[in-house]
Amino acid sequence: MPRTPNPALRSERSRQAILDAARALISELGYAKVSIEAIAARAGVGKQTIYRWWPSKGAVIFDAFLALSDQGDGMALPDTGDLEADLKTVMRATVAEFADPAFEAPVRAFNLEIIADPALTAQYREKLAAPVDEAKKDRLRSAQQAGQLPLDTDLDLFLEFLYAPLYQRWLLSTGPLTPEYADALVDITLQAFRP
Amino acid sequence: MPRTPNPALRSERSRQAILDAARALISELGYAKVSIEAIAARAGVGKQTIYRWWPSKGAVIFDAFLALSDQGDGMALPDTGDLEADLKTVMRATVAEFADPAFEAPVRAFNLEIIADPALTAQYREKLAAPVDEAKKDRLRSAQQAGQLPLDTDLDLFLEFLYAPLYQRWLLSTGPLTPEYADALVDITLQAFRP
Amino acid sequence: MPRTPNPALRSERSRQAILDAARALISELGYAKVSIEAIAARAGVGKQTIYRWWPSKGAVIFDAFLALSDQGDGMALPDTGDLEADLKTVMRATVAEFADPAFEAPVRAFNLEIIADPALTAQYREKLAAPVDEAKKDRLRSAQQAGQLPLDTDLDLFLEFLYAPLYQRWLLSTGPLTPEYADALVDITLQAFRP
Amino acid sequence: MPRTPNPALRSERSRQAILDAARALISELGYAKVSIEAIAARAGVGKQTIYRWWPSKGAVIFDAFLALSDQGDGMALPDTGDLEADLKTVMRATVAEFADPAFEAPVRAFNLEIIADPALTAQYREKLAAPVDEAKKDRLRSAQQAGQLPLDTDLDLFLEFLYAPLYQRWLLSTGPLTPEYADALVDITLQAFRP
DNA sequence: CGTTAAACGAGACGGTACGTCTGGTCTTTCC
DNA sequence: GGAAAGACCAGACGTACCGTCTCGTTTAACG
Repeated sequence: MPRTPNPALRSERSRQAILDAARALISELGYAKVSIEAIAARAGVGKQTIYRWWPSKGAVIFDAFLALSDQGDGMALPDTGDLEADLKTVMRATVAEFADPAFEAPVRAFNLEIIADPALTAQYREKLAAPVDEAKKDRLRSAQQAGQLPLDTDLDLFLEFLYAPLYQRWLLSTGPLTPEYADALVDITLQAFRP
Repeated sequence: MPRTPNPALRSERSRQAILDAARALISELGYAKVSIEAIAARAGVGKQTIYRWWPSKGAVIFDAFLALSDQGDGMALPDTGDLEADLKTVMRATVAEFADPAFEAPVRAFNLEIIADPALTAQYREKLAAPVDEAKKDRLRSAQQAGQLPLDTDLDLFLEFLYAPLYQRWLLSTGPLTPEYADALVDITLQAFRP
Repeated sequence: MPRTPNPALRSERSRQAILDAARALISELGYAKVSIEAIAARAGVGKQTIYRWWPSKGAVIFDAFLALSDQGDGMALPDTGDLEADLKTVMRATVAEFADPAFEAPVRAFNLEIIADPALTAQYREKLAAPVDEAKKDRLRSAQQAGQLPLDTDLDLFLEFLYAPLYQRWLLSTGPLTPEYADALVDITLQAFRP
Repeated sequence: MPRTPNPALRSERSRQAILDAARALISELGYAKVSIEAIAARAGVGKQTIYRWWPSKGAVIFDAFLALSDQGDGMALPDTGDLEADLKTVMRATVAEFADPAFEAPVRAFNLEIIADPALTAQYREKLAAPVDEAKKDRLRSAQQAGQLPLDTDLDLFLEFLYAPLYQRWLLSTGPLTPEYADALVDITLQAFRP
């Protein structure tokens, strides 16, 4: 009988050590070369402690990054009243983040995980993407109220056009990630959804 | 000394058998479960024959798909004189292709390969994406001549807006892939680049 | 770090299965054709379990035979008071054993192992040959007490003369292994060490 | 069809190069580490040229040593009229040869080959051992004529007793190989076959 | 506060696949 | 057509991890 473990007795110290070790190893070695064996050794933890609480390597890595992002709960976008300016501020920051080499290895690992495993894809949408997207849509709704965006705009589609080109360019290295590019994304998207 | 092999003596029969086996196994098992060992066995080939000519499993899989796409050299887009109609034709076909479940496993494997390995990313851009993009840009230039697209349009950016939302939606399963979606992509992109 | 395994956690079941499989394969295939891979498969054991506890194929085979011989601890020679008769009894038995075809393959394998690897040669002398020789010398000392062998006889040399011709004849197939040959070895050796 | 090669067209230059390379590699690496691959490379010869003319690695090594020994045809033993003295001369030389470290690796390789392969055992007896033994027996027959050895002595058995202890001691490193040992072998053997 | 149940660290286990190496065969190119 | 060169199929090598399974040893809730 594969007894289900009792979460109340779970060791927080071990959980933290495992997630820390996972993050450290991803940064050092890249995704493909990280093994559960190595995570356990680095965390000073038995392998079974990992298998007890996570179903796969992907899930561990996913949680390691999820935990990182959790800290920022109040993720509301700036709202100065000027949609274009606010979006450019956000997109310039986002582009800069993607252009950071230190960001590269771990976030690429995270994305590979999500793309490869449908279960994680769903978890990603629900736990990470959805709240963030909701915050973005709040800002867009505010703009709709202010008459800066048509009321019938499909906000999901709007966000897809705003972010997908950047995501694809980063994933496939098909072009430079510059502030000008960030501005262009905003300009073109706003033009696309103009009445 | 790790002697470099002599391509003149390479066995074409073995090369084909390996690429065929790789394609078959990817379709049957998915990318993660395919091993070089299995490819060699299926192809009736010694493992060394694979290691002699390819540096990694990713490279084999990449070549297997590259060879498939090579067949279509004359990949010009339709040109009826009506850009919007032609783009909708093409995008509806593309969307349908991505929505095909049989397309899913192998193409996802191929994309993971490309995203995970920078060397393959570069190879992908040069050998696969570039020619295809050039064909698309030819159609767009024709539209510029016809006055259906501004002459100063950044064609790479245009294609990014046209395709990236679809690519992201497919990769992360963030929405349905329907003919209406294909039409919307064309409509919005054309609107985005209107003068 | 090449961690040293903890013998306390060693699986006796696996150890036995490996030694049994080694013996069986040697008998069936002969030494040269036995691989660690085959031993592991036959024993239903992971290869690493062999590599964890033995440094080489030779060491496994050596242990397999060592374990066989261990069972006879009380290996005292017969002592009827008549040295010649007792030696002929023993040598006839030994010659018969060497003449047995079932004995051939495994024991030849074992001897090749010992002859080829100085480390195993030493282990053989200490763990197998020495105790057996000591038992033989006990019988000879008893004969010395009984006045059937000079007190200053070099017992090691005596045993060398008694056994080496048989060993060489078996190794190189230079003559028949018959009871008469056994008797002749005893007669000639006793004559050689007569005062 | 496995066409049999025509010996008349055989390249003597290649044959010599192969045997030389085999000898050199045995001396340098020991028997176990020598591969046909290495012999071919060292000899500047295609592997097929070896496989065309020899059935196995053992056969090549055997031939390599056979060719060495062939040169000494007139291998008569000294005959001063004093059997004991002549035998001690010969045995001291033989013991010294076996004690020579440079002799060790190649001759051990040669012996392993012979012991492991029955076909080579037979070839060894016929082509190498038999002529040498015949020369030794000629000396013993001369001693029989001179009344130094009984006329009914089994000469093969005599040689077995004289040489087997030395051979076994060398193979299994069970004792020192000294001139005193050589003398003892002669003394004891002569005593053994005294009337 | 002692008992007890479960999580823990450690690590051996049966396995799979790795990437390398060698054996013996087959093919190509040259002489 | 023999021989050098070397690619080929085959499969063993020894290593790295997989996910499972004991081991004792904490650790924390319960009695």
